[in-house]
Amino acid sequence: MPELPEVETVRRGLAPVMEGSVIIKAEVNRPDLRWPFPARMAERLTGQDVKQLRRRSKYILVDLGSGESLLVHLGMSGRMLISGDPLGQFVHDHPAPEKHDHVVFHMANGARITFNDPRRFGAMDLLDTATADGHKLLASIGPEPLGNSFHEAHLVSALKGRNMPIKSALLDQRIVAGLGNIYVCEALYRAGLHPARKAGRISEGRIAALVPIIKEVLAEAIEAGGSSLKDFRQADGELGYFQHNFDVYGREGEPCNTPDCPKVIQRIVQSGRSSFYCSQCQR
DNA sequence: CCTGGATCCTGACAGC
DNA sequence: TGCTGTCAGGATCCAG
Repeated sequence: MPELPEVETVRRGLAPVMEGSVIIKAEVNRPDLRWPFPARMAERLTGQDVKQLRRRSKYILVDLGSGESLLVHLGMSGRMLISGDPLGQFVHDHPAPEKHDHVVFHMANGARITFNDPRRFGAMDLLDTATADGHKLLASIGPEPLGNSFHEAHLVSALKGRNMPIKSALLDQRIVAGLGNIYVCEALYRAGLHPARKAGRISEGRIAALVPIIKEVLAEAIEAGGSSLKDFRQADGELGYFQHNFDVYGREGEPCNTPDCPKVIQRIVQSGRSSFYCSQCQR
């Protein structure tokens, strides 16, 4: 599931159990995820105190006392599970190792953080904290959608002359960071834009209008994630998957949510991925 | 440079 | 029950 809001929710859930504690042991149960783990990863993590958890796009950065940062990407199916319950927040424990528990961080405060990823599209790497932005996975990523550098002029110029569908353009992490299939579909619905519209042929005004809509869609989802974090006190230690109501994503054949719209949500495939939209509300 | 398709991997689910 | 086909929240690589 993880798009920017889910990754941010995971970061917020992990921060209180990791920041200020020490990784006393890092269990690395396989040599790779999408790519090989960095050399001596377990040794470079062991004994390090965790200073801060940050997020850039869909990546989590764990700043360590050594001056290195652990970069984590959840891919399509990556999850973080907290057990050991150092803060008394989680009722259930992660009882026993499960299939696809690839990396486990044992913290000095008693917490265990398990990275589980069936499809292994996730990734981990170690990099120098000071030059993190230059890492190959981060270097060409576009502005943070919730930051000040994602503004109307940026999006207008980034899409000018582009022949690709607006859907594909918004998924391009170099244009704007952190959006994925769900929130692009949702933002286009709110903007009334058909996903197949050529990006470069949409008026500047309508492109500009997308910017606050994208910010709003993501902010609402982060808010929902925050609520789900509170709910985890009664649920379990799993972070990264939470209930959220979508207007179009996954709603093929269901009625459009726009008042008085008689249509049902359509699904089309664009560059191999499903797009959901309303044929009346989005043009 | 721009664009779209194939690709990595496992699991869930529908239909027969 | 078990088989087959489809689909899945990502992002890179490669061909045209």
